[in-house]
Amino acid sequence: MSTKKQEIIRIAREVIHSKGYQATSVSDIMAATNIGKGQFYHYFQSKHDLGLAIVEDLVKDWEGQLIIGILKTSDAPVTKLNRMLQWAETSHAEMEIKYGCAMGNLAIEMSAQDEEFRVKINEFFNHWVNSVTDILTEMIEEHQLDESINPKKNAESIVAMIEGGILLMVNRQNIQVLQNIFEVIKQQYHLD
Amino acid sequence: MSTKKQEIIRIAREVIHSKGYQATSVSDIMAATNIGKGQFYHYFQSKHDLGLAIVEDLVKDWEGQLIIGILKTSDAPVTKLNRMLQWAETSHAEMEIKYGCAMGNLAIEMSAQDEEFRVKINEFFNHWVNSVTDILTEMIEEHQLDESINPKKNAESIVAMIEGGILLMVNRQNIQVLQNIFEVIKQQYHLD
DNA sequence: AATTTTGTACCTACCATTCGGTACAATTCC
DNA sequence: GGAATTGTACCGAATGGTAGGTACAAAATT
Repeated sequence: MSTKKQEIIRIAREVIHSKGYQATSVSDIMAATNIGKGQFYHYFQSKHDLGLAIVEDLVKDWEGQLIIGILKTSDAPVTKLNRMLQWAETSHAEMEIKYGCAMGNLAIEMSAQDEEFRVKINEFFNHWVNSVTDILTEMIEEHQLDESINPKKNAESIVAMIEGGILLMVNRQNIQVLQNIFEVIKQQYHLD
Repeated sequence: MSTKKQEIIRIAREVIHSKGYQATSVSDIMAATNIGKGQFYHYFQSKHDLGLAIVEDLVKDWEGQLIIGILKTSDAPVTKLNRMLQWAETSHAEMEIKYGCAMGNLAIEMSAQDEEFRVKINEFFNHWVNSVTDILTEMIEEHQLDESINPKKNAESIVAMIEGGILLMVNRQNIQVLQNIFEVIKQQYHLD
């Protein structure tokens, strides 16, 4: 993939993160990337095509950073969950407080509108939930968590708390809520 | 407020719930309500004006149904929380599985784009969190919950779990995730 | 008759996309 | 080696359609 195409994807990703996919026009992207229409349609068949490329780019990034880089390492389970929360809180801080979770926003905006978007985003969330499930299972086996908890259902709950927390944070335009929620997660799963 | 205006708001609410505010055109609303431009702009100054009216309508409804009708009653705290989950799961079931939480969607789509939307939606979420906080406080006083838990932070977590759970549900197009998460809430706060 | 309500025609701006064409480096042919 | 050809990257004007919004006359209501 050409450098230019990657550059367009990267910049368009930010524009769409802040405005939403449907509300972002091809002209917005042209302005942000300083390219003309010709160049845009040289690299992408359509706005939809760019949208899917952005989701793929986002998924690839996050799979690397979160799934591979944090959750699948050989660190202690408690360490991995703590690093996950740390990542969620700080990795995209400024943008995230203002505009929320790039993945979650697209999930809400596009899941019911476009099956291709939905499936790609869903793949990421499944990997996330499964990775956390493995960690919780490990913790139960090591008697760090009560065996009465269901790893899968609790993994889903943790991911939901993070995404829901970001939603509340965006609506309040204040990071405090998210920090409060992370504190509760740490208490519930004995992470300190 | 005229019957017709209320009818337009009610129908437009559904259209916007399913398509999103920005992606819904005034023409979409005219088609759904079977009115002309003249009538639309007679009742509303602008699309923005309608949007705010819809949020107000939504907030009023939910304040009545959830805050007043469930959380502020004299029922036992455990009963109230259970009824809240029941309400979240079934009250708008069909629409919600497909399109998610009308309030949460608007929170994500509009909080960073329009301060008036943000403030109105934020008011509702604050009332929700505060009501749940009161219930948790009550439960702690009645020794149904450990006093080490912080009522406010846990109330925020519960609301986040519900909203995040709905996000996952929409992205998966399957209600099972949400039910799993509600099961975890019930276990964590001893609701059965 | 006066006022409120409503449909239709219309305005301008912007939308995603297409198209004709240019610049220029790489490749092919003589 | 030099000329002709091809392919890639790119531009900006034009296209057909839709956006939100306005003007205003017809119709309904009071």
